Amino acid sequence: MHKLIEMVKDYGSYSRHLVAVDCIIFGFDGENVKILLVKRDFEPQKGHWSLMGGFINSAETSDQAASRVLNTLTGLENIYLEQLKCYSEIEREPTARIISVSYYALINIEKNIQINERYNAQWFDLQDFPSLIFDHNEMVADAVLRLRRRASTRPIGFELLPEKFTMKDLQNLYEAIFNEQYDKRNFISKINALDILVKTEEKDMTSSKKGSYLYRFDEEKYNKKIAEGFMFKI
Amino acid sequence: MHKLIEMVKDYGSYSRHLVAVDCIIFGFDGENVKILLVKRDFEPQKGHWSLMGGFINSAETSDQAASRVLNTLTGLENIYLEQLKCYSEIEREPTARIISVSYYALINIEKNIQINERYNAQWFDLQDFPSLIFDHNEMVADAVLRLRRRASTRPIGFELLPEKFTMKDLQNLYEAIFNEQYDKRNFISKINALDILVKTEEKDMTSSKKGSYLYRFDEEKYNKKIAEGFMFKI
DNA sequence: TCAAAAGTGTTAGTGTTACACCCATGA
DNA sequence: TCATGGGTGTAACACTAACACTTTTGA
Repeated sequence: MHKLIEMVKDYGSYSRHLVAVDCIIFGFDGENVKILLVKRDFEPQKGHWSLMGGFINSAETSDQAASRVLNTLTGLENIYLEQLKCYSEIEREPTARIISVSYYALINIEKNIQINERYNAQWFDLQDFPSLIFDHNEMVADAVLRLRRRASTRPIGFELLPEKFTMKDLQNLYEAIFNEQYDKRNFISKINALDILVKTEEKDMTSSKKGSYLYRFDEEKYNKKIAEGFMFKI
Repeated sequence: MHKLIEMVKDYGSYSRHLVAVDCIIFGFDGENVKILLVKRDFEPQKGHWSLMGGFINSAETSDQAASRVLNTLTGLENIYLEQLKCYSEIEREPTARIISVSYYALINIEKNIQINERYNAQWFDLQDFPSLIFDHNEMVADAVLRLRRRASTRPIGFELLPEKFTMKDLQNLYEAIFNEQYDKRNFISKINALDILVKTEEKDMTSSKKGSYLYRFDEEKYNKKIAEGFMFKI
């Protein structure tokens, strides 16, 4: 471990900073992309909506801090989390100089998550959510861009959809992410060309009288594709 | 400005961290992509090669710190700098817990730069440079991936080439970045299709007897394209 | 029998790749 | 005159985008 004496000797003259993580938590309800926000019950900006965040402590990496923060809020483990960006404007928070590293998470909203009530969390539609504190709006905007980029290079659905889903669900997801409409014939043939889905025998009978087949991801094929370096363009 | 009393009161119980920036400095000499490295003259790892870095102080953002570090080394201002990633493994440096934000810079190697001799800096070929200290090798690998991504979505040449250049120079640059060979007819027609270059009347006579026309970027057209959201795929 | 969503192919156009010869010039 | 790098076009192919009708079944 680090030797304190040495640390002070070598680095004592440099500034030390509070470093936080903030999580942009995306979900999908089958129709719309959602974002999970918390209502602050402490100052500053008590009562305003914000991203869920927390400070990095000395025994954890930023990835670990983000996992911890996400777990504290949702109880979930092993969630898809990706580091986005470091925000370091000096006065980005009014009460102290806090450097923040943002992370975005993708969670399947249908897993019945036990959201910790202590944080007054709420899912909002990505098209319509309240204005956030500090630079959190900017963080969300950056995260949406990243989500779109990710969604156009790999099938994000793994994380955001339930295990079995219809083609319509998948199309809805992509339409929600990109806020665009696609032709279903073209969409389906593109997806089929990827050859990473398996059609099950089961049908979802809730959406229509005819019923629509359920698919699932073939994780093995998908990983093979990734290893070969494929790119998924919608 | 921040009020110290409040800071201590609100945030005193959280860890504070040394936060550094490390710069991956890319250049292009007309043939190969280069990287600028410094030889450490202090412990730990004195005598080993590393990225140029420095600590973020309390009066500057990480962007500003990266600019300052780059300026200290090269004397250059207003260089293309892009934040890459935050590295926060607890023992990434052996003597202290230091969180580091990496930046990559693109500089035109032909501007006769006054490299500060104090740092024993040296340009290395990106295909063949010494092993670096700590996690700097990983930082470089990540930066190369980012450079490739950037180069495939916008014409990076603005930053890495001199004001006037030949088609061959531009092709060499892309071949160096992607470590691949392209067909010159296809390359040229793709570039021309972008409609962001202006052919000057001048020829570069150093490369052949016939001479080859010099081009320059049409910054106005380029910015218009960017605004319209174009993507440049090589 | 009808309403509502599922499922299914073809065509035109666009972009991509592969490929080989003549040109201008200085030595 | 010849050796060197500069400059140019076309044809096959792959991918993308636009487009409409039939099927199934519960109400």
